[in-house]
Amino acid sequence: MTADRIFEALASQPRRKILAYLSAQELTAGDIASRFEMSAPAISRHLSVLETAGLVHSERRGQFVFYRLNKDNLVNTLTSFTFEICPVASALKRESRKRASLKPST
Amino acid sequence: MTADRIFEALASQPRRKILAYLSAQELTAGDIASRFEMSAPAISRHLSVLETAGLVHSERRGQFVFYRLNKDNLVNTLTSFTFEICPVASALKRESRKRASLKPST
DNA sequence: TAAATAGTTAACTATTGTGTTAATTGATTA
DNA sequence: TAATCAATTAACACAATAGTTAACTATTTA
Repeated sequence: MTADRIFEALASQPRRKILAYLSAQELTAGDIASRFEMSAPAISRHLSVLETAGLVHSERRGQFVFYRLNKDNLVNTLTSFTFEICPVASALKRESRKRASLKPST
Repeated sequence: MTADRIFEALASQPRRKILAYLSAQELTAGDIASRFEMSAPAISRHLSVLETAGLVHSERRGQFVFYRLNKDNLVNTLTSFTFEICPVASALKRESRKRASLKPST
């Protein structure tokens, strides 16, 4: 199950902070590392945890490796978990779907 | 920071499963333990992690301890994190607020 | 091609998390 | 009040995290 890896990835403050940084713009591994007290290798491993979880994507451009956020994966996992846990929200969602099917694009 | 404890609590499959069980109804510690392969003490500790994070509430009634979900805390944390990470959603939220202030109850 | 820069991987250490069984606390009942 | 049932706490073992420094790979540039 991939939700497993995602929640695991989110269980670390530095990793959540990395995601927040990446929410604004793509950044190189070095850019990210410079925002923390930690060593570069430590950041590199955090990035690899995030990438394995499918939360970020990396791309090498010349000397640099750019990281960017994979919003869909994160948002989907968190909202679907929220709905699973919170039947009220789930009921609202069903209600919303029903309305949509009765009266398209409103 | 309490989001810390919440994400930490969510980083465990058994604990997420417990939350899912509790989303349907309140349960005693024993009810919950019986749904897992694990020993009762192990479940008891998972429950205490969830309670410390503010995700569940426990109440002793006679011989039993009943657990129930604290939905607000969970939903608030997850959605606010989602908005933090996903500026698009955040922009939508702002937009939505603006509309609401211009044209109440629509 | 040698040196420098960016980043990751390797090897290691310390700490934390998660499970076990045994002992303990609290409440009920024979 | 002794026995039983529900649940937690204690003590321990083992695996996994998360950090460190050192070594390595890839790319650029003098």
